[in-house]
Amino acid sequence: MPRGRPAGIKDVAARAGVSVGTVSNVLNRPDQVRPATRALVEDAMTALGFVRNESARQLRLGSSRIVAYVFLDSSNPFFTDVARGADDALRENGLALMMCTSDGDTRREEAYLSLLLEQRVHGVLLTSADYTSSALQRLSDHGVPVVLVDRPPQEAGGWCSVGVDDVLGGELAVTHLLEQQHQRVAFVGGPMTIPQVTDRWIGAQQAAAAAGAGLVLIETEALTFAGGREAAQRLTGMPARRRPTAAFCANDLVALGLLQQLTHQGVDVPGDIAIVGYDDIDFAAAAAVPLTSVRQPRQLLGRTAAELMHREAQRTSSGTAHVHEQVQFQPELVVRESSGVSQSRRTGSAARGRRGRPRSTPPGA
Amino acid sequence: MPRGRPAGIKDVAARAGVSVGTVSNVLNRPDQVRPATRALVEDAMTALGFVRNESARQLRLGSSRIVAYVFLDSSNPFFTDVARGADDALRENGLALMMCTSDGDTRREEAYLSLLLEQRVHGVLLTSADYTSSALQRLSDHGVPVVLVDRPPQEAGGWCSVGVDDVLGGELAVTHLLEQQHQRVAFVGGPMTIPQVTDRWIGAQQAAAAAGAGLVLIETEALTFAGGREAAQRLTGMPARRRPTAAFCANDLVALGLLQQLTHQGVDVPGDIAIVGYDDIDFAAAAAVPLTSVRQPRQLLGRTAAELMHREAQRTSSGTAHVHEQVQFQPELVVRESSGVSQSRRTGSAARGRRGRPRSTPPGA
DNA sequence: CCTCAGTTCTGATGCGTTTCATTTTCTAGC
DNA sequence: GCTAGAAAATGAAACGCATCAGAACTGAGG
Repeated sequence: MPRGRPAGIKDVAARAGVSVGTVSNVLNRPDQVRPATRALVEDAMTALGFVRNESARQLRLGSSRIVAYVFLDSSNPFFTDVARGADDALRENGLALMMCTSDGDTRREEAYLSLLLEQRVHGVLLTSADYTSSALQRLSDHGVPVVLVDRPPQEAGGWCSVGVDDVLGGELAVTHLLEQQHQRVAFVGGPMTIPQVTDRWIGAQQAAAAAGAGLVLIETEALTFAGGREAAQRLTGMPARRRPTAAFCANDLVALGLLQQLTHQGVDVPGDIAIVGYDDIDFAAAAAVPLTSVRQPRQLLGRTAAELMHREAQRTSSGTAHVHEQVQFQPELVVRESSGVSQSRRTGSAARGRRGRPRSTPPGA
Repeated sequence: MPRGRPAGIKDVAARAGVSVGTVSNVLNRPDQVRPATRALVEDAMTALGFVRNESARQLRLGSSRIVAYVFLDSSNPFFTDVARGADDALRENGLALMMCTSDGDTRREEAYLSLLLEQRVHGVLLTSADYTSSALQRLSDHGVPVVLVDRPPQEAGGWCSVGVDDVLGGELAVTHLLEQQHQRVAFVGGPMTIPQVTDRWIGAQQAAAAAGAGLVLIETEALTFAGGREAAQRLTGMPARRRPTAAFCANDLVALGLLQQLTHQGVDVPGDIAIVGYDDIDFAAAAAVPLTSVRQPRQLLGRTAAELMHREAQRTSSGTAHVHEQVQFQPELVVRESSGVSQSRRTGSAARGRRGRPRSTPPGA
């Protein structure tokens, strides 16, 4: 139990009868100090309840051992799954992950990024709605490695990124619905300022165009439960003969909200309206009607992001030039009841797209 | 764009032609510096791309502006809701929240607590499975304010805590089921080492005993989806006449898993088995069969925890003795279809328990 | 007993900031 | 123009640690 002022390295040194340098060595290079001395120092440390002061260490070293994952929505399990993957990978490198949620609020996100910069964080993983933020640019300028998560490569200008081919994901979903003989399909999601949403929308359009089918856009205010519920109101409000018989949702949360509200209003899923979601979060399989969904390799996404970040950090510290890397994974369609496939419970993977097969695209290639 | 070594306060001072003290004042007490000078300094700061170094600041000041919330399971929306409440409250006090997930792994949790101590974090909010950890004790010893979240007061020895009366919650749930004429009720949850689980179990037992009804314990390995599914297997494996007709789950995640698997096996909910969950997470209302659940004031829990922490931090820094405070909220039963109440969709609150009504219990009272 | 090549320790220096007792500058009243 | 008093600016001293050139040991070979 420490008395008075918390014990520092100096106090430990005094008590163990060695110099501060030796104590520091015990802490950071234990093999370079004679076992007897080491024991002495360690005894002193426990006796004094010594705890290394990271602020001081960081000040001296210039950077911390903390990596932050800043993401959009803490109520979406997708992100927490990504975080878990990242955490596992970071742990292997002696780093720790802290999660920061902007909850869709751009100002909150900027505040976090500024804070993290002031903290001289080891690196930042970021899923944002707005990648043009000045705070983001400042991070890079100050040499903090940033990896964009769940970002399509084309727009990931000066950063490393990991992502999933969302255009393909959109195609898979809508193609699947069209194969079930649906003529009028709705795309439910928004706001369109979110790049993921637009990509999925583009994919959906491509699939619809290829089949000469109609595609209606039902834009939601956010990729949430509430957004899905509200979309349901609009769907059921449409005249019966123009009403879509299938909906592809930009997100499982939206899909679940939609599903709930439709069911609540007596609309049968998949009988009256078929639904496909996106992300394949755990809740998707457990929904009222198990949800067909486009699966992303969530944990792998996080793990890969962490690895890219780590690599960049090492390059930076060793002075070697760093070439930003973009990794893209392929999505996979998981078919369940909500899309109305008649043959009993079939869970198949899509024709295209192989799970976990990264396609690395160095810039300029 | 900063050149060479990142600019420090000293560089800014030089460029603005003032002393470092003045720059520091611009940063921390802008009103004490003449507007003209301030502008000069601010121009220099932007020109140099100056970013305050928090490590140095912390070193000098002794503590950071970051509060950590360490919790058990990032896939459980309950915790992220608590986090949001805490975040809101902290933001009002100029503090920032970082989330750390132990994912049920005690060693991971200890690692986080140690890290946070080394970081000299401003405070820690903690939901753990094991409050006897030495790392936890060390935090207190070093004067880091700790608030136990979702902890019943009786066991919260030397710490502030916020919690919900889980015994009452258990009673509410089982009483409700017994009122629906169920004779054999199962309690599904575990492991029993988690205090929340045991409390809910105790409440369930009390309610059952009072009504002279039977109560079966079906212990799960974790409070997860998977745990619930596995419990379903065991339930359906029981001989029909001994099989419970109702299940009270320690957790909505377990309840949803149970519900999914039962439905999957053709067991009707609530017809064959009625279900009540705990937490009332958003997904509960959206389940296949909307879930009756015991609601906790999630965000309020987080907000209150943050406030207790903040109060303790202020006491500590002003040297005033701090009296640990325990706040307990009352749970509320939200009735939906899964518990088989016949009269159409009724969402009522329990007879006992008032939402958001804290009962403060100073120690020794 | 001496040398030489390890091996182990030492301790002064600086990281970027805040603080605060002083010094300098400004303001107002005469 | 002078002065007292207030306001603004100064700069040296910590904060606790890692570093690293070199001092002090160690032991083997002579």
